[in-house]
Amino acid sequence: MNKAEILIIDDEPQIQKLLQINLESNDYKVVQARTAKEGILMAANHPPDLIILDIGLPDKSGHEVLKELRHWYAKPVIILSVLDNEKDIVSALDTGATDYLTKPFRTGELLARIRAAIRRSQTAVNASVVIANELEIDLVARIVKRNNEIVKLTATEYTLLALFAKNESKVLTHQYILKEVWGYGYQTETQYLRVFVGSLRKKIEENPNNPQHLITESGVGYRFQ
Amino acid sequence: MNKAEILIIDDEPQIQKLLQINLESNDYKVVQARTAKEGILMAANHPPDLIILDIGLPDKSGHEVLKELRHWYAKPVIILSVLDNEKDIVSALDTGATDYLTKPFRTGELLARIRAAIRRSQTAVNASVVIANELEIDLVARIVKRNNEIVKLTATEYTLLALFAKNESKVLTHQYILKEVWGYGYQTETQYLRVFVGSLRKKIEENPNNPQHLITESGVGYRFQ
DNA sequence: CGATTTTTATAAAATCTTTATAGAATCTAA
DNA sequence: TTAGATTCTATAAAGATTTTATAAAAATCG
Repeated sequence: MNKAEILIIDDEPQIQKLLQINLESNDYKVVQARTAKEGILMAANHPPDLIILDIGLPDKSGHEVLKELRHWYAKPVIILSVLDNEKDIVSALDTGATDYLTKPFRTGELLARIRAAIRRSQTAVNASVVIANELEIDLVARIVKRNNEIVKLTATEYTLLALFAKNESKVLTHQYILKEVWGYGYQTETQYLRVFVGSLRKKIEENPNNPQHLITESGVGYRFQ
Repeated sequence: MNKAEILIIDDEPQIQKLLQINLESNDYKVVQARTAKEGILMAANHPPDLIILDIGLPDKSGHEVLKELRHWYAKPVIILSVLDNEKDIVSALDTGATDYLTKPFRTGELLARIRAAIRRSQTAVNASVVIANELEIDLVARIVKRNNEIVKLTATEYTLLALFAKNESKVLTHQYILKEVWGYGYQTETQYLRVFVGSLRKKIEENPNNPQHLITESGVGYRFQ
């Protein structure tokens, strides 16, 4: 599993530094924004696993940012604020905040609340999704998307692609693939494989003549990347 | 939708009274327990939608209660405590607490945190109403509407559609569907499935020859979207 | 009995296997 | 190293097989 990515939207340099150090030493990947505008843009371009949002931003109130984010961003948003004001807290939670902490906060508590939020958001949906650029293979839902569009695969095509996805960037031999997908006794039917790799490429590669994902390893097998 | 039910496990009479009045006036159904033992029993007999748990109980620490609950209880548990102690907070959150508030707490904030917790736990899995464009499936009332008109379904048709709705956009295999709807020993009766998917399509699809919701995954099963 | 479910039959659609062939990559020997 | 031989790979398309959809008859349930 990759590092969880956290976006911090806060304009105070001390807070940014403090959070960065603590989060990175707890094995999170940290991305930072100093204004509302910048934060929304970064979240949209590359959605993080959690957002820490300060209420007091220079260009726009955190409440507005939260409201905007919630139109499309479903993962946790934890609010930080100097205001220990019930009205603010209630309003933030009702707009969809996952949690609300007042500054100064205790680092250990913040980390625990981050863990809790991420844990909840993960057990909910994403069990095992393999992502390779524009490709997305959901092994639980049994669905493959390319540029967010569902790619229609036949049963054999899917079994084959799933095998590749589970063995990303490893070379799989013809024999091994045939055994896994078609079963014992098919290990010499290399032609099946060629036909199906061909039709997979037509469906998942931008340019099937110059494949970027399903690579031929001549004389050996294929590799998925 | 029915009233959400909240179980309060707390031995202080004032707190019990305060919470009861506030929660009931906000349209929650309130159930109360005064000891850890009683609380666990009540939660097991009739699982509530949310539990408010005091850390300082007479017979057992709230931490232990939480740990026990989490073996089988997945819905929100909000911790109340007189201790404003980082170690306690972190430990509770890491054991699976949804939130942690210190006494004295602000009633409005508690109510907002309860709303947030219930909202999250519902959107996650147990959504009782599934909506897909012109279709609306109310899993509690067992009612299906299409363009706001009630669709009359037979018992088997409904069970099948409900199973699909609970697993939106996942591919369900023939075997799995047959097991869930007809039970063990029917896993080879694929033809039943074809007949019932056919009649469901006639009732819920605009054009049953070109289904938009109940998609065939040839050789594997069906998918609802 | 009337509604629903199960079974049977059959046509249509989708998928898989096989064959044929051209091109690419690799190997061999001078 | 390079020309030619050989093996390996890609692709289309025909044929075979499996899977699916649908209607309708038979059986079952309340």
